[in-house]
This record gives sequence, C-alpha cells and structure tokens, in this order.
Amino acid sequence: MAERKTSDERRDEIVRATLRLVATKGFAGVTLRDVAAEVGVVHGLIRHYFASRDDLVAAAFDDAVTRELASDRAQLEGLEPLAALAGWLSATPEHHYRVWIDAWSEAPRTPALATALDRHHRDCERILIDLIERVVDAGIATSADPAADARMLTAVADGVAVQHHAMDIIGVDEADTIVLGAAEQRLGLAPGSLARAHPAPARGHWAAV
Amino acid sequence: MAERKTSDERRDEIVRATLRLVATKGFAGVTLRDVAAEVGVVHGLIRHYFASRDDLVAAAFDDAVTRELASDRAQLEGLEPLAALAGWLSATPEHHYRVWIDAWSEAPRTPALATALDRHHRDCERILIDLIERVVDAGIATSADPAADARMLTAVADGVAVQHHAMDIIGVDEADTIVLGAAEQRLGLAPGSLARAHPAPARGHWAAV
DNA sequence: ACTTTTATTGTCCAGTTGGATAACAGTGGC
DNA sequence: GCCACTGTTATCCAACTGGACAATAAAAGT
Repeated sequence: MAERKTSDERRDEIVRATLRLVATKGFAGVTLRDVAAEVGVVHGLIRHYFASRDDLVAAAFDDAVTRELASDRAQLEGLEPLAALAGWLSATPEHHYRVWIDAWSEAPRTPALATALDRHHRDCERILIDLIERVVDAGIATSADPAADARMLTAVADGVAVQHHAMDIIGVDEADTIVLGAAEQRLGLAPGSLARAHPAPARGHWAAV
Repeated sequence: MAERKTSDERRDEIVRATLRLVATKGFAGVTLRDVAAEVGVVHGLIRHYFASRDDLVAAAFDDAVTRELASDRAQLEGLEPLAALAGWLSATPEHHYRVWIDAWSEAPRTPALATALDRHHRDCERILIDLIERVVDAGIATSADPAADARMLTAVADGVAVQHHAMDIIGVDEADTIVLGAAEQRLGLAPGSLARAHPAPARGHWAAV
C-alpha cells in the first residue's frame, strides 16, 4: 500500500525537513515528532535513520552546508575575480544565516555540531582566501596576508549578518555597503569598486533546500 | 523557620541564577526547575516572580546587560581615550558572549528578547560612537562618520567573538589583534597604537554575576 | 493583638519529549 | 516461490515540561 522510498531518498528528505525546521525553530526547538510530521511519517522512523536527535541535527547542518558550499564554489568560478569576491561577501538569505547563528549558539553543547561547524567555517575561510588570491593575482588588489584578511572579513560578514538577520537593525543594502566597504579598504581596492562589481542578486544559496 | 528574603533580593537572585544557566545551557535549554534548583527553592516560586518562562529569560537578559553596560561605562570613563577604546573593543569573557550569541539565535522567536536585544545593541553602538568621538576630539584619530565606523567595528568584534568563543578557532590574543587592527586601520591610527594602549586585562565584565 | 499581605511550599496536572520495541509490509536475492 | 532484509508503522514508556492551585508561615500594617 504505502509507497516505499529508498534509504538514500528518505534520509535526504529527513535531512532537508530538519533543516527547514531548524531555520525557524532553532536547533534546540526541533523535535523528532516535528521532523516526522514535516516529512509525513511516524516519529519512530527518524530513529531508524539517525541514532539520536543530536545526530540528526548535526547531520542536517553538515549535509546542508556541504551542499551549499559546493554549489557556491561552482557558481563563483564562473565569475570575474572582483565579481566573485563581491558575490561571496554580500548578504545571504535569512534562513541561511539563521541556521548558522543557531549553530554558533548550540555548538558548545553539541560536540557533533561543533565538529561540523569548525570544518565548514574553515571551508568558508578557505574559499575567501582563494577569492582574495585571485584578485591579488589579477593585480587589482593587494594583500600582505590573505589568510588574516579572510579571517577579518569573515568576521565582518558574520557580525553584519547578525545585525541584519538576527536583530534587523540594518537592511540588506547597508549590510552590503559595510562588508564590501571593509573589503575594499582592507584589500586596497578603490572605494565602490566592489559594490559596482557586485553581480545581480545571485540569491542562489540554498536554493536546493 | 525559613529565612524569608525581600521581594527585590529574591528576584535578583533568580535573575542571576537564570543568567548563569543560560550561559551554559542556552535560553531554550533553561527550565523553571533548573532555575529553582540553582536558587534552592521550589519551582513554583519562580512563577510568583515571573509570569512565564519567556518573561523570566527576557528579564534576565535585560537586567544583566543593563547592569553590565552601566559598569562598563563607569570603568571606561576613567581611562585615556585610546585606552578606553582598546578596552571596549578587546575580547570579553566567555559567559558574556555565550549569552549574547544565544540571544541572537533566540530573538527572532521571543519578542521580549528581541526588544531587549535591539535596545542593548544600540546602547553598545552608542558607547563605541562616544569612544570614537573622544579619540577624534583628542586629535589622535580621524572619522568621517563615527556612527558608520562604530557599526562596522561592532560587527568585527561580534564576528571575532563568534570565532573565538563559539568555535574556538582563534585565541584571545588573535581576537584582540584582529579587532584592534581593524579599528586602527578604520580610524587612521598608527598600527599597533591601540594594542599598546590596551589596558591591563580589565576583565571586569559581569563580575557581579 | 489582630488582621492583611505576600513570600514560600508542596502537590497536582495535562501535554510533550526522546527513545525502545514488536509487529507489519514492500523489495530484492536466490 | 521462498526467504532474508529493511523500510515503516503503531504503541508503549519513563522522564520532564510549564503552569495552576490551595495551604502555610513570616512579615507588615494597624
């Protein structure tokens, strides 16, 4: 009677449903029954795929970020160095950052989440380092220490995202202005050059969620 | 038989206990029974002071930040402009930022928390603006738009705090290096001047908790 | 001394939680 | 066609939750 899905399909379905719920209710607020209801199955089934609730949320975060970073990387490679840098630094959709902010808050209490978070943060730094090096190699910008610059600019982007998404103190335009302005100053770019290179609202992030 | 405390004393006790627990278990993870146990009373008593759990955590956050900002303001006034700026921007203790990061993640779901968070974030910006203006008035630094500079530097400090406290990717020294370095560049200060002006580890924040 | 107030307790409740477990039902190997 | 496998369901459970409530005892007012 019941349509039966393959293991991989179902697992993927559960992970995506979990992530959708985490974005609105937070890691701590998502229950197995929530996820089961979102998928349309019995809550016991979740346990068939994930050993514990902590495993589930950590896997959901891990899968989602892995997928997103791969998609972002591919998207950025097709752009000019300056446009790619601007695209990476500009504001990302709300549900994206809501999950990251929740992860920051939960990581100290959930080792599996902490591991995933640490790895993906370093991935993000790596991507930014590469972008900076591309701009420097193109002779447009200067950077004595791309790793240090990436670390600082990642901090700016995260802090601005908090002001924008968590507190709604600034809008998306001001968020971009601050982050891109900081990058221009830090990398010796002409003021406004990054803002102008900013590609069309490539809000492709997490489109697959 | 039982020693009976005044309303204000008890309320304060509850608020501080709540905050201590929030720092380790997060806003969503603190239960009325946890708080009651920490204070050493029955959980019903908490309800006598706070109408609901949400009221409790919002009041705890609000009270704590109000107290801390007042203490910080007093402490900063006694310092030279440069030292005050460095002191404000340098890393703050873990339990302090753990609460803020949790507040960022919970605010979108808890209106009372969102209100308190919004107000206190603006307070923090205001403090930094004043500090910047003091340094500018002293002829040490330049700032075309203190408000914009404060907003950007607050973002850096928050983002660095995440990397330091939530992810443990950087240590306290590197955290200070990044934030103070960013401020030096932004405000046209000589490189290293803020780091040198950095007062002795004035880790007085939240000492009263 | 008495009454009023209120800080504090102990207990109850209905709802929700994560997890365990046994039965059931498609699916693929042989 | 049979069987092992595993995706799936339906319950059960002990623990915990926020909140409600009446009873108690200490303080304050008079």
